Amino acid sequence: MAKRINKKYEAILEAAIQIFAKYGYHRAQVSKIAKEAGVADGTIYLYFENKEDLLISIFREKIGHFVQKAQRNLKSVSDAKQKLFHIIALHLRYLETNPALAVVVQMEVRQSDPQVRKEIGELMQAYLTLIEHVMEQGKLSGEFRENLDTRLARKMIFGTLDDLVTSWVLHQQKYSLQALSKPVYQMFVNGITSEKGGEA
Amino acid sequence: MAKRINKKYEAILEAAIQIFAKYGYHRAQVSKIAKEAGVADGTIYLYFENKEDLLISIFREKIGHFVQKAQRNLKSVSDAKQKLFHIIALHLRYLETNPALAVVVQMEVRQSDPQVRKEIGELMQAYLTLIEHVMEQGKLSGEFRENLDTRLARKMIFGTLDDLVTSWVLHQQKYSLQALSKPVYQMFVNGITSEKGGEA
DNA sequence: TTCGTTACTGAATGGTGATTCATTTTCTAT
DNA sequence: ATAGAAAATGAATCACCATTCAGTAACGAA
Repeated sequence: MAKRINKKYEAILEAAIQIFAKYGYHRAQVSKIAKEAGVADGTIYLYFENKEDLLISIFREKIGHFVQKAQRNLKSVSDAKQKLFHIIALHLRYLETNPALAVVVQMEVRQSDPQVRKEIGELMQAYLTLIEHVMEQGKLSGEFRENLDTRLARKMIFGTLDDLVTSWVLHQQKYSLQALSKPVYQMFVNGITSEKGGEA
Repeated sequence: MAKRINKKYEAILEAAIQIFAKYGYHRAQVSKIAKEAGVADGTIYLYFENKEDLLISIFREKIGHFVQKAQRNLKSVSDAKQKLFHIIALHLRYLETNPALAVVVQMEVRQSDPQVRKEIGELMQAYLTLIEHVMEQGKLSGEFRENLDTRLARKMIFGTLDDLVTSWVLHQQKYSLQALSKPVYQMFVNGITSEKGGEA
């Protein structure tokens, strides 16, 4: 219950990521997580309310960490296009570097029950807002179209990154994810058309 | 076991869609599905192997149906851009018209069990291929950039639609999904930039 | 009507695994 | 050292629910 931030807490959380990634949330027994973490089954309940709390905590810790990192990183960049490129690159790099986390994030969120999904959605919000802000900045600076629907653009960007990572996970991480940053960025910026004008 | 296509089979499948949508796969008891379908628990096992088979069957029947519909629809259109627009519109319309199916498709695809995932992935493949073919056609006809990575473009399109539908589902279907077809299409075609040139 | 076949029923079974808690170990302060 | 508190243990519990199957009903051919 008491969420003491200490070695054991960390160990259990890391073990949970590994085991959730390997077996999926529903097939991951708490006893397996305990074994992986090198603690007794009951110990987990000293640090987490229940199995669900374990999943939510992964998001709280890791997404929180990532968003902070991204915010810090973007401070050193001024124009919106560069910021967009950084977001794409960071997103892909972070998950490529943490494959087990990627599996959990991509695969396990959606099959949890509505309450858990809601909580995770709220944790995600900070990141989505970050992307939207960049879109807005780009509109104001004239880098992006002034009639751009920023929310739609954000969904497009997030949806694309999400699908890229899911594919990569399902293909057992056989290719470089980060390498896609540039082409993806270009596609957002320029669209798929050859010339200039796509009609309505 | 014997998959007789008849009234009861259909009733159980429809009930499963409703119950999976309402509770999520793991919280949906087989007995609830039976009740919703107006049959005894055991009857389900005369038509489906097990609970998993129920989920896979939903995909087999419904995705199969959708892809056929899309293929038929696209025959009447010649240029790639128009085809792309049709795919977007059909995708959004189909799921908006079948909200419970949308919930199941969006939320339960990423089943943790590898076997189920594999089977669903294969069923999805026909659709993904369809999108990629349109991209290729567009490249050949000169409508799309000749250096376009068609697989990447496909992932972008599918990822975006996927995220749009998921948002819509999580927001309890409060707004029109189909209405997004046009702006989404425009964004793919033209990108988000105001002018012409996004640099590298 | 009768008999055989096919379809259906739903209570009982059995495996599973999250969670609890009485007990033991480790830690801390005096 | 030692007592008392805090942390950790892990075997036992027990709720849960997919699946089975012995029994019943419906059907249809003769």
